[in-house]
Amino acid sequence: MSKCEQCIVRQFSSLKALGKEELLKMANCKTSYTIKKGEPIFEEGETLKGVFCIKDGVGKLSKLSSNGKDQIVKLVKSGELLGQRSMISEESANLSAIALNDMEVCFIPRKEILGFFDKNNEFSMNVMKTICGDLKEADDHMVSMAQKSVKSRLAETLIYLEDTFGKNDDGSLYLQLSREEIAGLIGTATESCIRLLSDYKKEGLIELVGKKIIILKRNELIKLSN
Amino acid sequence: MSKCEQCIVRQFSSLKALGKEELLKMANCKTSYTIKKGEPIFEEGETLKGVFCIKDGVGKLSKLSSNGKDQIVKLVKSGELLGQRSMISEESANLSAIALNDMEVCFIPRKEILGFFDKNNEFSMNVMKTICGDLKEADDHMVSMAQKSVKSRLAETLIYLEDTFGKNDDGSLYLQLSREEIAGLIGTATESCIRLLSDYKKEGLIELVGKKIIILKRNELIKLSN
DNA sequence: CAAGAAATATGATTTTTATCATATAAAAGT
DNA sequence: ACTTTTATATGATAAAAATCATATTTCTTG
Repeated sequence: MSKCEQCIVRQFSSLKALGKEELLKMANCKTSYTIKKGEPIFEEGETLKGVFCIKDGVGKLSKLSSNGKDQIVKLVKSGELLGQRSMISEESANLSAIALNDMEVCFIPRKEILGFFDKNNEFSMNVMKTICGDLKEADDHMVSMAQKSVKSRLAETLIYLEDTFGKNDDGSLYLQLSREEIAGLIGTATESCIRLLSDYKKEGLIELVGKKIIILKRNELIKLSN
Repeated sequence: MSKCEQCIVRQFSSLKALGKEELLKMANCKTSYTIKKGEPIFEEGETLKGVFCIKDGVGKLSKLSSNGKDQIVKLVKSGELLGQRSMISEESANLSAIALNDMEVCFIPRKEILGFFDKNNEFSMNVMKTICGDLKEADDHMVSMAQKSVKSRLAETLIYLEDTFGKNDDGSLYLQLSREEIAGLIGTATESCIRLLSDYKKEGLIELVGKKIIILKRNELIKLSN
């Protein structure tokens, strides 16, 4: 069992507010998991008995729409906590969490977290701030979905992927998503997504090398995202 | 100055967790406002110095999209607190709040609320739960926007308006919104909204009497909303 | 009450996006 | 290495939705 105290990702999450004692206590009750690409951490409707802290890897939070398509609501990476909302609301998960590459996550039981809530004010304020940030993002995302064209949303998403997950040495987006996943992120049909990527390629804004996407004219894309 | 202790709407919000003393303290520092239909309570980008408790009336939280259209993110009614997110995140408001009919609101300074956060655990849990509820709603709304047709979203919205704000004696939706506002709620062009309402009327699902909307075949609308 | 303004309604047209079909390329299994 | 499967790509077409134009109705206000 590894020590939470020495875990780097802790610094990036609400958990940074925890003291030595609390971390020791948490290390004693946490469980570590490895989740393979494509596997779920939890699924929509499931009752969560705690939260998951992402140690490594990237995951998607998605929701199955009544039309049978999967809409990606949010991408999550190391340092983030999953399942906070369900835990606080005392409801089952409203989203599925699925690994986009191999992930390492720690499960922390509900009880433990609720204990921190009671005793550590800074921690609960951190959690609140995170959820408020999520809410703001969700609202912004919603307005995008409702008001922008698919083409704008694609540009917006490409910029977001570069800003959030960075790029490889060759300049390509670090996070490699399938066209279907990109489509799920912007809320469009896979074919439309592929077509618009082709358009951007023809216009010289991006380069496509297999699954890799390289942003060539960032500023132009930013302009298009409005 | 009226007493918060006797205010009915308090029972419906996070504020129900406050004790007698806290309520007395709050009554002493709150300010009551009357806001006329169409007037803003606060606007996007504004720095809020506290939260607003809605005593009476209905308001819309909206965001101006880069295409110049106003997207309504949420409707709010008595009992709800506005500006919680901004206060917790310590950021300016990301939405505008505008009265849809004459409203009465009480302003409670930031300091006061933060004090309750520190001392009253039940209160902060309540606030957290509310924000978690908002987040879930926002996610659901986002998926609707991304995946459903305008026609489905209109059906969904009509049902939502009936369920949330009720109906008058003649069966018409209690909350009278302009066609433009309904369009802003479902994220479409005003003309499209009007056209689809006409379609629903022709199909005998609703009745339009001036600005009034009467839902005739609720179950059919619910089916269409999927 | 009349005139102007604003909201609602509807038609015509264009643009956007989804869907269906099929081809090609890449990945995976045997 | 070859076959099968899956992902990507592109064309053709249909459907959905936006836009522009123009009535018509309702609401305001002098």
